[in-house]
Amino acid sequence: MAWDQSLCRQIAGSDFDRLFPNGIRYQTREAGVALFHQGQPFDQVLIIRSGWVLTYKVFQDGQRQIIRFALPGDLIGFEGDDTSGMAYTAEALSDVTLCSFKRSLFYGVCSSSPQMAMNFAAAVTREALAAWNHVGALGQQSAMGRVANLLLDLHRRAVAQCGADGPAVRLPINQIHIADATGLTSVHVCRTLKQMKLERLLEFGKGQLVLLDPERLAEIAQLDPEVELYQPPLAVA
Amino acid sequence: MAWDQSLCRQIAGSDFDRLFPNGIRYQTREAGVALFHQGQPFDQVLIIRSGWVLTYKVFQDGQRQIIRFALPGDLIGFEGDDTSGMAYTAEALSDVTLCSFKRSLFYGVCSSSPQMAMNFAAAVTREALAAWNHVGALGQQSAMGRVANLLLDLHRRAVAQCGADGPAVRLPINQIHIADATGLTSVHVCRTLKQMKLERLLEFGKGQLVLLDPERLAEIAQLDPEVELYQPPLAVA
DNA sequence: CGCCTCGTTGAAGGTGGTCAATTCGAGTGG
DNA sequence: CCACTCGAATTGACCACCTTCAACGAGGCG
Repeated sequence: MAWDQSLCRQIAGSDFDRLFPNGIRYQTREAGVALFHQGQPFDQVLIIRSGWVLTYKVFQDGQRQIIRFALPGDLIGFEGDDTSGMAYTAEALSDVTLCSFKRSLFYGVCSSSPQMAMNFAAAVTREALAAWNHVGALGQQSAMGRVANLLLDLHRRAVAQCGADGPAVRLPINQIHIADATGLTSVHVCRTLKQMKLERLLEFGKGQLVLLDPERLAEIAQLDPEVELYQPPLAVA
Repeated sequence: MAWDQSLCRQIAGSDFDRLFPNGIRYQTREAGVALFHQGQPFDQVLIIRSGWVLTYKVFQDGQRQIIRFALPGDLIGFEGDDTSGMAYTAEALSDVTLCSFKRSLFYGVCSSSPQMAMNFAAAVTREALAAWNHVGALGQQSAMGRVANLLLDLHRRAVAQCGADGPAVRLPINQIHIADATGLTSVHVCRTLKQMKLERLLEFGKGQLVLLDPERLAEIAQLDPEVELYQPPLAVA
């Protein structure tokens, strides 16, 4: 199942041209470009087809909190209402290609296609689950636990996307991203990573992550073996 | 729009008896009873009709993180898959009445009724939004900011539910709940509340919350005036 | 080369945690 | 009515994790 033109054609059938009068537009954005800004209205829903997107909240004191690293198959901007401001900023972390819908159109299509609507609900459910895990890590875990949580999650998702090319995985992030996602300072992230490297848990540098001891990392992250954390996103054909 | 029997009848029309062969069951649970447990499978979706429900994760070290205070109209347990364990525990915070569906049934109904599906998606979207705000507060804010965030949110939702009977609002929670939700210790929550009372920001005791200076509280919570935070839950008739 | 961002390290300070003792209030039973 | 109990609230002393501030090194790029 995929969030792409062929799926939409399949679902919509002969109604496709009525439902998508302008077809489905694909866009590309360069790394570092903002897709929309916190506090400003935005009337589209974005589906990531390739690349990584970052969402974060900015606070008055200039601090930012990274909410989510979004990968292909993930939905962005589904929660607005076209008039009030978005709750966060979204920014391309790498070069990305996106599939964009006017939100009203997207909702309309979902309302007339239960299959689309359930696809949508499933995507939002994944977001909620991920956010709850994030809340748990930020609320109850030490610096090392938070970093372990984040890197295990990113590793899992990156491997699911690209497959593992050996033990090393490429992540387009630096220590500052880790700091802003875990609620730590980059200084302390540096010290924590150094400690984790000393304990032969992982290596991280130059956008490369190697998990040396995934089992102990999972312990440190206090992952619950009973709970299946990972819900794969819909494939993007 | 309501998540109740009359809505379901309305949506399902003459298919109601086919879609809900057992009708829709209402249940009541006493305060303190667990609705389901972290790590154990659970095959139902619950809609709260009255009362408060608490969801939280428990970690190996015994700490717990409160994920969500759920009020009437909120959905619980929508994210499982019937076989793997739930990601958190849900517990009645007060006496509650619930509307319960088998998850497979609920999904089936949504899949055959776009209106139900969009209702569902909207409910999950509210959960995700709330979780993102929670992430922001836990990641970037001081103890006072976290407490202000939580209490402003609970105040808003409680008033929306019950209306304000004067400046005081009844919340069925104590300082330990605040601590577990904000990632602080109850000792420090006590100190923080004392400080906030000294600064004439609010009063909290015996399940009563009074906001003395909502504007300054909103500043402390670093709420973004551009962003409309609150999305009302669906009414429960 | 010069500039910039990111990473690294050290020293000092503060926010919040830990531990412990006391008080308070509600409930319970004598 | 009064002890007794138990959980929650409160307070103090001490401590640790993480922050802040500052400096410096490494690498990329004009």
